[in-house]
Amino acid sequence: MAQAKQITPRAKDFSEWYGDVIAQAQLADYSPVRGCMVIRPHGYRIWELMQRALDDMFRATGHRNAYFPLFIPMSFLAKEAEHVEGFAKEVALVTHTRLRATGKEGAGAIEVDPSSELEEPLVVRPTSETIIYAMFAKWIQSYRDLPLLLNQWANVVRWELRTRLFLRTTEFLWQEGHTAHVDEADAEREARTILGIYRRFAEEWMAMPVITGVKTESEKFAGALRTYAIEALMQDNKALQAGTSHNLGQNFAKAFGVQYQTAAGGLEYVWNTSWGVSTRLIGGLIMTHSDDNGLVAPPKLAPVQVAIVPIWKSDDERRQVSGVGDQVKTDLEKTGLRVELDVRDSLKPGAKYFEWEALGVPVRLEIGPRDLASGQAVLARRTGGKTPTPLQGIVGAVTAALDEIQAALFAAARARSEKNSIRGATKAQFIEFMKGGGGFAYGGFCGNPSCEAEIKQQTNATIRVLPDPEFRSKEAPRTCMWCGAPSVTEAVWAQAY
RNA sequence: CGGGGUGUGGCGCAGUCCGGUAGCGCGCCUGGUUUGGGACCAGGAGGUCGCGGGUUCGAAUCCCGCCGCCCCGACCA
Repeated sequence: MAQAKQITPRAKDFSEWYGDVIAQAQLADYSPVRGCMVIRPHGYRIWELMQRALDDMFRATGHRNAYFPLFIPMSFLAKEAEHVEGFAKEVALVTHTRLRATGKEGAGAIEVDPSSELEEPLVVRPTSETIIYAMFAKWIQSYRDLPLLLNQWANVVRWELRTRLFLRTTEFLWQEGHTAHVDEADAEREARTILGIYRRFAEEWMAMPVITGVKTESEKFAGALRTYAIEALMQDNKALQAGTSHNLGQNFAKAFGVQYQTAAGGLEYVWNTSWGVSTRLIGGLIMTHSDDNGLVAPPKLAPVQVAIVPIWKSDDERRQVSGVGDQVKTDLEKTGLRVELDVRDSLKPGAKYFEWEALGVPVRLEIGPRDLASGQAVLARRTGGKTPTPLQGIVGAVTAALDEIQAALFAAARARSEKNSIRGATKAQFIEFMKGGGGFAYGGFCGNPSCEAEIKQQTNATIRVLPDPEFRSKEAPRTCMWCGAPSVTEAVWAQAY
């Protein structure tokens, strides 16, 4: 009885568990390049499904896709003061364009050709505000050109010291939206619209509950007027910033001279927004739902939604169960479901169950001779439970099960998130809470950055957001949870990824 | 960038103290028997022991130097 590869239980070591789930589900692997990851087909499929859903939502709100270069002149980055400061420490630079042979053997066979040094180094984009607004300056002349609503799907590079698969890697994939508007109100509306899209995507597709709100000055995007974010609580009670939407004000417009002529003939700077979500979402998905048996994928984003495992002894039985399995697969696929039929002869059914479970498949259908005799299949849910299900109407039963699983995952995640949130705690309770595993702590905040810094220093907790009205406590806090001064706003603290 | 750990077939490890020319489990390949929750038997393939020096008749093992990776802390989607 050989025991297959194990997944470290969450309770033992969350971080190892996270890595094991990714390995077992074949989502990603470490690459030969430090800090970079290879996204494997099963993981990339999740990203593709995410892309499709988000892209549809962007399109439905009037955005169009474009593509801007990977390389940005170094001088561009310097044009917006806060922006440089934010990214200077983690940019990769291209300084040369040629290698040459040395005539030596092995690793020393080639070297940088010093004569190929660029006059101005190119930055590998850590984000694209600068190059995009440089182009906006060319394209925008009149108020009739506004709003300009663009999005791009791209890779970006940020030279991180410490990396974790999906959550923080040197190179990652994302979408970045960039828009230009006639006035602040329109830009604000846009930033808010996108935040709503991110929230809806997190909840309806990822089954991941989030709280929305605005970032404090110290946590906002480098160069933004305001940063909005969706924040989710992971199973280890650490918060994950899962998406951000920035009202950039006129900071970049002024830096890059993005001006337009008003109807009255005046000249004004545009108001910009930028917003993004990345492959980090996959990390969030993993840490929201998965268990000690591997990945749990919400049905809407599961690369494989249904795995059919036929069971047989004789060749005769094999033909029969495989035939029925194939028919069921075809029927399910007709409704647009993603289905795999597992007819491998080298594994016993039990081994296949474990494998599909590790891959996060929400529904498994087991079809054996005894099932066929009674005209049924066994429907097993990734979230637990097996139900004999008549083959007549199996498509309806499967779709219903998938819908239920999607809803149940969201409900369970929301319940967990709420259970690990506290409101109205005293300073002492807050410190205790953050020491003992943490979670979301709602409380009054005086607005003083030094108070914020002190809290971070002592508890490692940061203000994730100043929550939007619907997430705020029924009664507004009167005093700062930390210093006791009058509260100017409610805040949500957590230790964060 | 600081602290800790680790490098030996694809993966996980033993062997290192006490030098003698590499082994175990899983995985992989072939054949057979199996198949309702991780099958079994038999045969087989696969390793410059992280890299570079040195000591020695002989180095995975001892000495010197270097490198990679992972984990934990400050910055970040």
